[in-house]
Amino acid sequence: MARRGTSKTLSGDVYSQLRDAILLGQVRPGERLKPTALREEYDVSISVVREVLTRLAEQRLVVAEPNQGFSVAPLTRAHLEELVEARCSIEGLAIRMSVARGDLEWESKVLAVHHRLEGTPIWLEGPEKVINPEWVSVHAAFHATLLEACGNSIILDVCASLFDMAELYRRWNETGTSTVTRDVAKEHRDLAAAALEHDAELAEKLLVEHIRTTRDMALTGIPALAREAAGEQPA
Amino acid sequence: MARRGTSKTLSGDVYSQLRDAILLGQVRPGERLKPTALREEYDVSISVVREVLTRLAEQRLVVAEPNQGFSVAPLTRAHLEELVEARCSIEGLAIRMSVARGDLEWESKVLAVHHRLEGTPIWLEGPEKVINPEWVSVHAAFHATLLEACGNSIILDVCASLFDMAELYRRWNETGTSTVTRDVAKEHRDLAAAALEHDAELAEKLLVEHIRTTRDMALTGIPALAREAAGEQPA
DNA sequence: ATCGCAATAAGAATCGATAGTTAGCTCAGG
DNA sequence: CCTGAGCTAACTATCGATTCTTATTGCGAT
Repeated sequence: MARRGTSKTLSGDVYSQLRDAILLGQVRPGERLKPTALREEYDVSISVVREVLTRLAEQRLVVAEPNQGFSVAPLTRAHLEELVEARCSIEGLAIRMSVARGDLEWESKVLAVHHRLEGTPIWLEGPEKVINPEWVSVHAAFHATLLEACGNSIILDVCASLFDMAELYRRWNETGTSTVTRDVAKEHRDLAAAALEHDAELAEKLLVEHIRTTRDMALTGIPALAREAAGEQPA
Repeated sequence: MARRGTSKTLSGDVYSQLRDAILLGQVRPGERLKPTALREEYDVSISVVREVLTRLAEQRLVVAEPNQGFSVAPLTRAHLEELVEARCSIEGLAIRMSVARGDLEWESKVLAVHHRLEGTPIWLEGPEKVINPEWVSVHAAFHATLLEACGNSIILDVCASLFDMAELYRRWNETGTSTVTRDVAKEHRDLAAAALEHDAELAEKLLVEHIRTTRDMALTGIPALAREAAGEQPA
């Protein structure tokens, strides 16, 4: 039997592992997630795998078709557009509240996590451009921290969930394919600065732009979406 | 074995049944949901029960404590406050979009579902004041329809989920205990009217007031919350 | 009497086996 | 050559048994 990790339950461990695998792009959007295969990979029983898949399906990271099993959520143009609109509205709301209410402790935290982000390379060493899992995690923490002082854990939950869904689109962006150029580090720097100066309006504006730029990258940088935009079949 | 209902899978059926049972207040907030008992009640195996509980936990209608099983989400003052704030912000956003964008078809639907709501009695016949499940469902449909034209299914999902969480607070309100008085039918009527006239600002204002009034009712009308407010232990 | 430990019982998590479903293939009939 | 009923293989959903965890109770030591 598989030994327990950091979580209290076996399924909790497998849950975080599979979730990370999906968010890190180790399995393709739309690809089927066969319980039997996962059972072997994680060395747990089928029931545990099903529980994990069920949880991920409830969060829409995975889709469940009755009697046809589970697959990683597919990437589509329409979904991306809705997701971006939702994030702009809701995360926009949250950052305004957060920047307005944030106290000294929050400021310190923003500063700290932004510094950490600046010091973490996006790509792993080596010839292949493979994303640094550490960067993914710090990047998520940076965005979460910006919103954190909004003081409403329900809103924060919603934002975290939307951010996760968007992670898939960030991940499957092929570098070099997109015609859009950007300076992500600068966007983050400006965002942090606006937050620290408690300029809620500016912070919201920068966050919205940041999210929209990511969308524009994805629309041209993800082959399936670029094709879809050109009127062809999605992959 | 339990026979299949409307859903494609057995667990899908049990899911809706248990969910309804919780939303209709057939099991008390905080009460434990023992797999063995539910297994017998629904005549399905323990695995199906666990899958259902896992899904409900993911939506926060149920809480899962590792190695201590599941229970219906408890009602607390702090949670209610956050929920109300979140609903005002997010549903407010959605209704503004919806009212601005709604077309003729949407108007007709609002009119129809509001008429249906007016014609459905809140309480079932009889001496006991027991809520009419039909009203609960039409009421949910009315609120969903108001937001529907916002055109963003992700935002609608979030709103539906928040509305469900709030259902618990509506349900456990004991009539007569609250000092707050209201005319719910009028609130709904005004809301529908503002929507039909495409007055987005007014519709948002009315919706926010509607949600806040519900909160005020709950704070005095739910014994556990009233006690909590008075500085005592929550039930 | 109170504390701490061990035994126990109740219940939760995990397992592998069985039943049920769907998609794909084969082959007879048109 | 096409169609579709029936078969088959692959996979999904459901089941009940087993293993593991936690809370409780009883008992002896302080």
